Amino acid sequence: MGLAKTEEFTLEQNELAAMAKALGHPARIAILQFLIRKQSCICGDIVEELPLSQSTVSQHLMELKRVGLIQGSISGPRICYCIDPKAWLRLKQSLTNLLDSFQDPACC
Amino acid sequence: MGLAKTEEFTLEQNELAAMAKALGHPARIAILQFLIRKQSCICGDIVEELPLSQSTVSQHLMELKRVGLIQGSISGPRICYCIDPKAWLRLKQSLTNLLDSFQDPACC
DNA sequence: AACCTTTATCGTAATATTACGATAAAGGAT
DNA sequence: ATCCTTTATCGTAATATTACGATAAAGGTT
Repeated sequence: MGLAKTEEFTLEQNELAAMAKALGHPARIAILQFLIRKQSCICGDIVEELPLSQSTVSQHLMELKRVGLIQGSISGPRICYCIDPKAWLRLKQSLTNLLDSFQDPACC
Repeated sequence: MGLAKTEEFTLEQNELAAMAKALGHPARIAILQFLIRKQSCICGDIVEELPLSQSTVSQHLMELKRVGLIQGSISGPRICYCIDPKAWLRLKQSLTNLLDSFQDPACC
């Protein structure tokens, strides 16, 4: 098979997993960190910053955009990317919710 | 190609990405939530809980173990799994570090 | 219109992930 | 010793991801 059985899990589990999956590549972590540092920037700036080709960076950007973590606005021939504040907050909340629900008990 | 260029990124970026990737599947989110709820439990309990075959659950457990998020201890013929508190804390810190570094500025 | 810049998309190849059944391995129980 | 239970691993098939170069598309500039 190879197709994740998403329909068997809750919406929350799927959403969190999708976001986490989007964070699951060092290039995308680097892109997000760069966007945070720069507030917003042109796609080309990211391509310059990363050790990857333009097409690969574009794919990573699409991946981040697909789950809603970033948004791009057209500005002439270039596209300005930035983090979507609402999606970022939602990610933060559901991650915090998961991470804080574990309270360091003795292990088995 | 198809092989992630991990060597081009920092250790921190790679570590966080690896952890996030491990969270990037609803079944693994469900496993972690179950482990948190139960504190610790037998592999078989997880298999019962999830809508996946025993072998698939075992693979997901191996994935979580590979990045260190959970640990298993042998107890007779069964294996008791639980969350690794230290790894959990590290994950929490590096995620919080990333998530908190973004301060809702105006987008482009 | 012809050109340049910028970014997305296509095509392709390599690798990784996901899932399952079947089998092996490890350890108790009879 | 022979079983039964429990979990890992193997084998396999389908799908997804990653990366790149090449090309297309979109929008300025001359």
